[in-house]
Amino acid sequence: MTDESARNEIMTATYEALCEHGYTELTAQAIADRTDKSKSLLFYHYDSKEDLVASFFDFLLEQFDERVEENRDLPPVERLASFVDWFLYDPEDAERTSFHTAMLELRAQAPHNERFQEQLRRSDDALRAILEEILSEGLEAGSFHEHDPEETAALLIAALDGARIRQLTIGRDVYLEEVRSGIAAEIFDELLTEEVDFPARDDSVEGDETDDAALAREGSGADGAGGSGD
Amino acid sequence: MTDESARNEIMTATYEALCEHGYTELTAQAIADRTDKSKSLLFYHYDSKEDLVASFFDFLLEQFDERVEENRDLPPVERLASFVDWFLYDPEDAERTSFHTAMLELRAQAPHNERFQEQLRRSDDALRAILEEILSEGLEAGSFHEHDPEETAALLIAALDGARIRQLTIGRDVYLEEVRSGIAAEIFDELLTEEVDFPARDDSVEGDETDDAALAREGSGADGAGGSGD
Amino acid sequence: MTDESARNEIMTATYEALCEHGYTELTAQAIADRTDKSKSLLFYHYDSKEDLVASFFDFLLEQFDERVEENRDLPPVERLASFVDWFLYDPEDAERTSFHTAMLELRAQAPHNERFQEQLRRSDDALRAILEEILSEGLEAGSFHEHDPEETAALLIAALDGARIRQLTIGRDVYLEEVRSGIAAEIFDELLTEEVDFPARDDSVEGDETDDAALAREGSGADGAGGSGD
Amino acid sequence: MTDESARNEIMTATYEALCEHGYTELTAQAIADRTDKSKSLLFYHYDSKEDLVASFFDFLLEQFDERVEENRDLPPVERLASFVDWFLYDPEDAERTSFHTAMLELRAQAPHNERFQEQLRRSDDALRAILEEILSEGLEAGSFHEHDPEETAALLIAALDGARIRQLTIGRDVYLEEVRSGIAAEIFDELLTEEVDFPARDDSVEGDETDDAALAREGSGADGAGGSGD
DNA sequence: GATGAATGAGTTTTCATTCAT
DNA sequence: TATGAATGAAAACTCATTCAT
Repeated sequence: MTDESARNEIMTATYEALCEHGYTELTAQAIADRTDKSKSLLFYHYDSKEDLVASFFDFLLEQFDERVEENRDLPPVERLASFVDWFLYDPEDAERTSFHTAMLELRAQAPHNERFQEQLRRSDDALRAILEEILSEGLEAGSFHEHDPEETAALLIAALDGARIRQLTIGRDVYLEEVRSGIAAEIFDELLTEEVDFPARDDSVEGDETDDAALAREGSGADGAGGSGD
Repeated sequence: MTDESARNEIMTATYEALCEHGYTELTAQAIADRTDKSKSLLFYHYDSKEDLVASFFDFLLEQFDERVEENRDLPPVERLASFVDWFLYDPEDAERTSFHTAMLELRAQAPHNERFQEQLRRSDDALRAILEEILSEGLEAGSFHEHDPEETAALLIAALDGARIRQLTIGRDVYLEEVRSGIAAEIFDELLTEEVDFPARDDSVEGDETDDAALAREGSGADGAGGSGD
Repeated sequence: MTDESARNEIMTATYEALCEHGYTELTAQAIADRTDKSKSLLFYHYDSKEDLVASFFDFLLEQFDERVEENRDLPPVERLASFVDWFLYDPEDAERTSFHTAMLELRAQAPHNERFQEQLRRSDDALRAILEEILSEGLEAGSFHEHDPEETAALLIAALDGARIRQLTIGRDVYLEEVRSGIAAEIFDELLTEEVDFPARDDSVEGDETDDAALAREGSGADGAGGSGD
Repeated sequence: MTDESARNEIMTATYEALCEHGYTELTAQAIADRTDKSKSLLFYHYDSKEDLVASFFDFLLEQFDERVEENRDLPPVERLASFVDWFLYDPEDAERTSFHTAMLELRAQAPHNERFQEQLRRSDDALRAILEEILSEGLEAGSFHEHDPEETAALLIAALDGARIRQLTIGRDVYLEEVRSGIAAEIFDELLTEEVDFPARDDSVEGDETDDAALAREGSGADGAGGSGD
C-alpha cells in the first residue's frame, strides 16, 4: 500500500461500513460500495478481508497515538478530566456511538483472533501508561493524594470502559451518568487534594466538522484513549 | 416448542458451538453437529437462526434468575463478596472463559439487534436491583457506611464488567487483579463499617459436576449475575 | 453419497463436462449445467471440486474392474487381441476420442496430485497383472514362445499407450497404424507359435447404444484397460 | 518482440513457473514473479497468456532443433543409443522430471488447442524423420538388419514415450526399466547385425552448468527429442 | 519499455432455509 | 417429529487484461 490516499479511502470506507453493518455483517462489497473503486481492488491492496480489517485496526491506533500527544502539555488534573471525557462520551453523539459500537465488535473478536488481541494489548499498554503518568505527575505536583497509580489507573479504566460498554449494549444512560458522578465524587473525595478543582465536562469539544474523514479522525481520536481503551 | 428435552439439547449445543466458534462464525450446522438431530430440525423448532439465538439468550437468563434466588438468604456482606466473585472469575477456568467470551460476542451484537438489547435491558435491571438491594440491606443492617446505593451499584458493576471484558479481550490478568484489590480496598475503606469483615475470595466453588448440561448451567448460572451483567 | 442415482447423474455430468471443456477449464458450473440440479448440490455431495474429480476417477476405475472380468474366459490369444484393441481405438470414434482426451488430462495432473497418482498406481498394477496373466497363460498353453512376461507386458503397454497418446495429441493416425502393424508383426514373428493365428481387429464391438450412461460405461470400460491403462 | 534478452527472461520464467505449478495452475503473476519485471510487461510483449505459452512451446522446439544437429555426425548405432537415452531419462534427475512433467501438461492441452497441436505435429515430423534417417543410414551402413524404418521409428517412439509418461504419472520406475531392457534386447536380436555393439547408457551426460538458462536449455534440449517427442 | 493501479467476469464455496417424504 | 436432499443468494477471492502515466 504505497498510495496514501487510496489507503485512506479504503480505511474510511471500512469505518463507515463497519459502523453501518457491524463486524459480523461486514462484507468486502459493502466496503467497496463506499469507495469509488471496485471490490477487486481491495484484494489488490490487501491479502484478505481479515488482513484489511486488521489494517483498519492499526489505522485507528495510529490516529490514537497522534491524539495522545496533543494533551501532553496540560496539567495532570485537566488531562485526567479530558481522559474521563474520552470514555464517557455523549450518547446523543451518533458519530461516537457508532464508532464505539464498531470498536466493541472488533474487540469482541479478539479472543478468536490472535492479531487483534496483540493490537489491543499494545494499545492497552499505552493507555495504562498514559493514565499512570498522569496520576504520577499529579502525585508529584501535589494535586493528588497518596495512592497506587497502577491500581487506580486499572480501576478507572475498567470502570470507564465498563460504563461505556453497558451504555452501548443496554441502550440506557444510567451507567454513563452514575459512573461519571461516582467517579467525580471518588476523585473529589479521595484523589484530589483540597486546593485543586476537578474541571466540569468539556462540552465545547469538536465543533462542526462534518465530513467523514474528519469524523473518522475525531471519532477514533476521541476514542483513541478508548479505541486504545477499547 | 413443546418438547423440553429437545429444547435443552439444542440450547446446550448452541452454547458449545458459540464457545467454540464465536458468534460471527456460528452456523446452524455447527449447532446441529453437537446434537444427535439433524440441521433441519432446528428450523422446525425455531423460525430462524436469529430466533434460535435469541431463545438461547433467554435460556441463559432463565438460569440466572434461578441462580440469583440461591444467595438470597445470605447476609449482605457475603452476598456482596459473592457478587464480586461472579464477575472477577478465575482466568484459568477455561469453562468460564469461553462462556464469558461467548456472552461478550452476543452482547456486542445488541446495538444491531433490538431484541438482544431488550433482553439485556431486562437482565441489567434485575442485576442492578439485586446489587442495590444488597447495598440497601447492608445499609439498614449497619454493615455499610452511608452511600448512594444506585450510584455505588452502577459504579461497581461497570468496574467489574469492564475488568472482565478487558481481561477477555486483552488476555492479561492485570485488570482482574488490580480491580479486585482496588475494589476490595474501596469497599474496606469506604463501604464497610469497622465491625464487619469482607470475606476473601471463595475458591471452593462448584465441585465436580462434569457433564455438559451441568457445565452449561454452572457457567451461565455463575455468570448469571454476569450473563445478566453482560 | 447414499443416493446411487444422484451419484451417477453427477458422474455422468462430470464426464461430459470434462470431455467438452477439458480438465483445465472444468468448472463446477459446467458440471451442474449438465445436471437438473443446482451447483450448490455438488458441494453438498462432495467436499470440494477436487474431491468430486477424484471420485470421478474412482468411478471410472470401478467400471474398469467390472469390464476386465468380462474377457476372463477367452483363450489367451484372443484376450491379447482384445487388449490391443482397447488401446488402439478407432480415431473416428468421437466418443472414445473425447474419453481418452479427458483421461489424458487427468493423468497429466497426477504428478501434482498425490491422490490421482495413487489411483493410477492401483489401476496400473491391475492392468499389468492382467496382461502378465494373459501372457503366462499363453506360455503354458503353448500358444506363445518363451519370453519374459513382465518385460513383454511393460513393453506392450508402453507402446500401446504411447501410440494412443501421440495420436491424441498430434492428431495424426500414423502411430496407431504403425504401432498396430508393428506390434502385430512382432507378435506374429516373435510371440506366437506357428500353430496359432492372431485375430484381426474386432470392429464388431460397440453396437448402437447411444444414451450417455451407456456411452460413459463403454467409454470408460473400453478404456478401462486403458483408463486403468491410463 | 524486439528485445531478445527480455524474451529469454520471460521464457525461462515461464519454464520455471510451469515446472513448479503445472499448466492448470500457471498464472501470469507466477511467471512475472520469476522475472525482475512486472506482470503488465508480459502483456506488452505478448498478446495474451495463451500467446505467451504458445511462444514458450516454440522456444522449446527451437532449442530442440539446435540439439538435434549436434549428434548428426555420430554413427547410426550411437545416434540410436543417444536417442533412446533422451527418452528413458534418469528418474532421479529432478530437473528432467519436472521438465517432462511440464511438457506432458502442455501436450495434454493439445487436443483443445489447435496451435499446440500444430506445433507438436511439426515437432513430431522432425523427430520421426530423424529416427528414420538414423535407421536408414544404419541399414545402408550394414549395421542394421532389414526392416521398415518408418514402422520401426513409430514403434520405438511410441514405446519410449509411453514408458516415460507412465513413469511420470504413476511414479514407478518399472516402465523405464523394462522398456529399456526390452528395447535393448529387441534391438540386439532383431535390429543389429552381429558385428555391431549397442552402447550402454551414457551417464556421463551434461556436466556442471548450473544457471537456470542453461538448465532450461539442457532440459528442453535433452527432451528435445522428447519435447518434440512430447 | 515499464509499471502500479484498476477492474469485470468468473470461480469456488458457504449457509440459512425449504420441502417432500 | 425428523431428515436428506436441494437451492438461491451471496460471500471471498482470482486472474487475465487494460490503461494512464
